[in-house]
Amino acid sequence: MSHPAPLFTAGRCGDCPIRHRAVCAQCDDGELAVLDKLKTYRSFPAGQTIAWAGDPLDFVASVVTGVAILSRTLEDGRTQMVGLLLPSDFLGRPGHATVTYTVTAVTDVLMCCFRRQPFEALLHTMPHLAMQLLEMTLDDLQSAREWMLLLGRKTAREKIASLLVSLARREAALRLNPPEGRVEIDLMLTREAMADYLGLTLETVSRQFTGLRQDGLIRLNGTRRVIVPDFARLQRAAQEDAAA
Amino acid sequence: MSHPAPLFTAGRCGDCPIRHRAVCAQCDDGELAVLDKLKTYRSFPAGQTIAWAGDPLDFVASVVTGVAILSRTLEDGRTQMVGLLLPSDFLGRPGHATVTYTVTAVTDVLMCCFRRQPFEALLHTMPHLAMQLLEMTLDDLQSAREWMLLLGRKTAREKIASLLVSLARREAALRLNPPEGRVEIDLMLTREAMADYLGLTLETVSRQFTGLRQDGLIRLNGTRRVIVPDFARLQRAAQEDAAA
DNA sequence: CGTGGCGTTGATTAACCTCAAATGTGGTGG
DNA sequence: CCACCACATTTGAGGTTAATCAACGCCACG
Repeated sequence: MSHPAPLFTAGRCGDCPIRHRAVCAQCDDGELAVLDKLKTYRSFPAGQTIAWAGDPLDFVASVVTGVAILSRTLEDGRTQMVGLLLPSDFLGRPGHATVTYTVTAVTDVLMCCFRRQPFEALLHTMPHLAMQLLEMTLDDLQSAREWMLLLGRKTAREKIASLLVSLARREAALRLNPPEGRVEIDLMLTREAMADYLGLTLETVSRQFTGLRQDGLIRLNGTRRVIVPDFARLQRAAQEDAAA
Repeated sequence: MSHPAPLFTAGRCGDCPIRHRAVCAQCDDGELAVLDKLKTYRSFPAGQTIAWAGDPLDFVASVVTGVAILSRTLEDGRTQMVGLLLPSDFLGRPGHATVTYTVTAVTDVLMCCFRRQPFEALLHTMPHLAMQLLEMTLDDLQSAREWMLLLGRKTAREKIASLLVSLARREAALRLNPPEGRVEIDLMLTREAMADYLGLTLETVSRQFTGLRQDGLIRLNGTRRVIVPDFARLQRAAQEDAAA
């Protein structure tokens, strides 16, 4: 794993790269000033486990930079990723002291943290905060349900195609241009991490990548950079609605 | 399907069977009076589709009695259930005019409905409403993530056992006694509905039921009533933590 | 120049799906 | 009451997909 230092270093909320997408997005200047005083930044190196399933987590946080994964594991080691934390995503459950999944930094991660108890109090006094968290949680729920369709009913090939489509969409969302035509995607995940996300084995993931490559749906630049010549064709391979 | 008339007929919020678990649970008497004036009851017969995926839904609602399912379908007909609505569960997404899944009544269903726009306004003026909805959505998200582990990583046998455990838990939760020892479970679902929930085919569901029966983990009374002689053993077959 | 992490590929197997047929089961109308 | 129908469920045979087990290549790094 590479270890570039986070580009954004602790600063004012006004300068924050996730200011308009994170849990604080709807807050006004006065509310932001309060948050500014309570926040602390924490960084985690790539590969580090931020919290174990079942363990207490005494803070809640927004991801400022980097990528982290949420996963659950059965006793015999089978693991399933249940969520992906990208910049602006929120970690932690107000009102609950423990997390039910393991949180792991995939890249170096910078988080904007609040101690749990004071944050819960703020939720009750700042309606903007609660409403934004509700909105974000509803988004997460919708994503989780789409993922259930993928896990339960899609073939290995469709799963891989869906993952690529979804990554392209999330990346494009930051730039406000929906993906079309030729698209490039940066995989921040290993084959094993993708397997855990998709409910497959890493061998199957690898085979499906070569399958998609042989069929001309993708080209590979190294192992982590994917070039999609025709995004619409990939969408069809993913069995996705053009919308969503 | 049987068509018993709903036992609860339109009445005051104070008499409502889901008063203390639904989205209105945290509301005080004054707030409840407001809701009381805006609410309307609607009932749906067993088997009826309440809303199609992608269609506009002009109301939000709480399930008062009955069971409904949320499902998504691929173009070729493969379908995956993505949620189960039991009494007190909430339907609809404030801020969004359409639903992304199909909603179908499994039994006769009675719903306590609010027109969407006025309800969204209430959300901003009644913090108790928003907080309860947030709490319920976080619960749904957690359930969805547990389901992702099941769909992605569990075997057919473990899936069936997990479903039975989960149904026993939800039933027991209403009576505040955690399931243990001998337990009986009423399946309100057909084999096909279970298959759609678990990401299996109905034949596999049927085979696993006979497998569990032959191994003495369950006994069947008719096709819809399951007797579990030893709940802890079923939990182990489901690869579940005793907790949760 | 080894070593360990990551990725690809091949051979085999096990789990689950598909297709097909038989067996209940409850409700309806004669 | 019984014949009949629609539908849910079970069971069987055979096929497919993806998992498992195993070997090997690549590359960064000490």
